[in-house]
Amino acid sequence: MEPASVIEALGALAQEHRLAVFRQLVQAGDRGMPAGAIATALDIPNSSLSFHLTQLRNAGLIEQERQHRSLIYRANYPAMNALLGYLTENCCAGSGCEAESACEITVIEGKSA
Amino acid sequence: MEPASVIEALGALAQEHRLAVFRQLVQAGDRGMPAGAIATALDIPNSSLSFHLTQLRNAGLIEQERQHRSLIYRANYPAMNALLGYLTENCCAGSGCEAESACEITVIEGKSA
DNA sequence: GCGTCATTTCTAGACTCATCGAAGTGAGGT
DNA sequence: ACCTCACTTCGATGAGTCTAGAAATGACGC
Repeated sequence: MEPASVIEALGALAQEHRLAVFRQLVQAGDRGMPAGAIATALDIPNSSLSFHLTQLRNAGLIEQERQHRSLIYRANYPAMNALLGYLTENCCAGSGCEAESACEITVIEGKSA
Repeated sequence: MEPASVIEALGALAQEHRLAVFRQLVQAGDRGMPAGAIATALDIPNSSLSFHLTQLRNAGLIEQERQHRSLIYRANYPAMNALLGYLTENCCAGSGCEAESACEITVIEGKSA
């Protein structure tokens, strides 16, 4: 994962509504959710939500699929993985991660994606 | 970790220079680095760097300590841990994390901080 | 084809963020 | 006391973001 993508992803999540949207989609799991349901659940005007969904999609954190009249949105777990992987990599790679002061998080799989 | 703090931390890292600064400090480890050295290493004007260091400090991601004439900055590993913990928590808690489509990252220690 | 529903794109306004030179502050040396 | 060095705060400017109503698009049933 390239630094520019990381910044985009972090920036996408660094916003109240977008973090809420992403959490909602993560909880929805593979079924995903239509835009309207998200708007209702989080009480966000349609146009505003659409703006945020676009941001999240540009950052690669969510995916879109048309289903009949609705657009279903889904969290992109691999992208989330890659982001966390990058952060832990940067946390642990350069310094002594064995020390108690350093981070103690391990990526089990998919460090580079 | 509260959502507001998470957003602040993500926002702090979602910026080219600040991500670079944070990485630099992570690599520097417990020794830390004086502001001037960071400015030189990353080629950022002093006043700009100072602005970014303040942002990172407000987000709780780095710490400051005066040492003679210099101000030493250090990465705050527990804060980094807490952030990653929150993200993984949100990734795995609500949905079936056992599935291959879900995330496969595990926090070994310090999930809540 | 037409009306309707779900959603996006357009648009404009308010607000926040990033930049960096210049001036200010605080710690040491002499 | 004075000077210098390391760094921060001030201030102004330009760029980008968030918001949300109104208009446009695309899909479906009849």
